[in-house]
Amino acid sequence: MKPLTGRQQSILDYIARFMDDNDYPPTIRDIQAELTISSTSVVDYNLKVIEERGYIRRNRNISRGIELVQRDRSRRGSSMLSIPIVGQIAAGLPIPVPGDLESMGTGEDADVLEVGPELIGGNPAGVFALRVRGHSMVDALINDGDIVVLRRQETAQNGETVAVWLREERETTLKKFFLEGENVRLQPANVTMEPIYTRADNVEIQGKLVSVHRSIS
Amino acid sequence: MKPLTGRQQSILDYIARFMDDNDYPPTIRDIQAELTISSTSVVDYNLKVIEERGYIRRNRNISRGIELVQRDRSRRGSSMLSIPIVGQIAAGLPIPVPGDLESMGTGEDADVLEVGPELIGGNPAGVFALRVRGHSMVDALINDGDIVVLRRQETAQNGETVAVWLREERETTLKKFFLEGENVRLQPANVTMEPIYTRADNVEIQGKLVSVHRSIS
DNA sequence: CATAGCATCGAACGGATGTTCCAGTCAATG
DNA sequence: CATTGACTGGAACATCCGTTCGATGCTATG
Repeated sequence: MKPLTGRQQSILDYIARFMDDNDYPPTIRDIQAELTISSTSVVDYNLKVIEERGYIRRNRNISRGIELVQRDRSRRGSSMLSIPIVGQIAAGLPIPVPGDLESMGTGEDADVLEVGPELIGGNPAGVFALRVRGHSMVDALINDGDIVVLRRQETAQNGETVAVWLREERETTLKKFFLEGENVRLQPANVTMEPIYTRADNVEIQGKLVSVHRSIS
Repeated sequence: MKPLTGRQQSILDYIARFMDDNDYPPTIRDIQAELTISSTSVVDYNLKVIEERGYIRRNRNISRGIELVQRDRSRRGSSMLSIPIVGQIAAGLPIPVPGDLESMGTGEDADVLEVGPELIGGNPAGVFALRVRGHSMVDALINDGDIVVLRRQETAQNGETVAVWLREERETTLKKFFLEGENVRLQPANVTMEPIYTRADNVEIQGKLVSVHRSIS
């Protein structure tokens, strides 16, 4: 993107400020008044330049027809993910099955975790969050009160960290998954701790761990 | 909030749809054309009603001067925080001092962590993020590659988790802080591990731990 | 100096847009 | 039936606002 002159940068800055305040773009005369430019044609001229440089998009013959292309990306919820916190995860409890994520996901009053997409990395579909109860997952460096984000899936590649339900033990755990013949090795994230070995048909994969979030009260 | 008639609800819906598509509000005549209403005065009349009901705000004599009050809350990046990742934190390294957070904070290319405000809880001023290097903080349930969010402060209340620089040992650590007379007890978050005791003038508080984020590759 | 390109300026034009006034329609009510 | 209130129509009016045009500097460039 080509650089802008000082005046053009001022105009662009003002447009951004104006839209933050007012929810709608400024008119050419708004810009003219703010920057004490003597003529609307000067503003129009510079807006054309800014548009050619790619910073804004203009809708001809439409009042306030200025859109910031820059902002569409970083701005707003468009790049913001609201992940529903559908329940709790604890050692002795099976992972709750989120009914239909779509309908409850963006509900106003529902408990949601808002994060940027860089922490999810990939398609946000099928992703949900659970609040951790108890200290049973400290071996995975996960504390009581943490929020874990999982992607629902029933199989796993070797090395992926997954939430599994152990049928015999009747408990949930969060470990790295390795299929070794008939058996499964479940390795804690904390390298100083020992893995669990069990039969493959004893583990029921609930989802893949996507991210962990801890807010200090 | 009082209910709306069908036509008024249609108008409100269309305004919301229009603003999603265009980044600016519709004109009265846009609404008129979309809903095939025969007169602009009908739209104006209904907009006045909708405004009285509290669903929108209108700016008189301003083109496209319609704002959705509903959206201001849940809307977009307004409630989204971009926290700059200003460096790394490791056992043997002092915490980098962020120069001026404001100027570099929202830079386009700067590495930023985007999270919702519920994970920060409080004023986002003076908050910055660091990427964790090494496994020296597993006792605080923090792994290599995690991102920690800190609020810059040089003092701490007992019980707060803080990032401290130990002058003698020349290393950084992240522990719960307890001032006990002349000495300081630094307690790991992991309850199974032993605390560190040291003189108060050996600890240099760098900031208070606000949150921890881990993204599984 | 002549020329060209860039940025600015002032003014006017014309379409876009909010506002207002008056006349209706329709259902509910007495 | 008359009245009232909520709502819709049609048209005109007054700005608001984007666009265009001619003119003026200003800075290279040759």
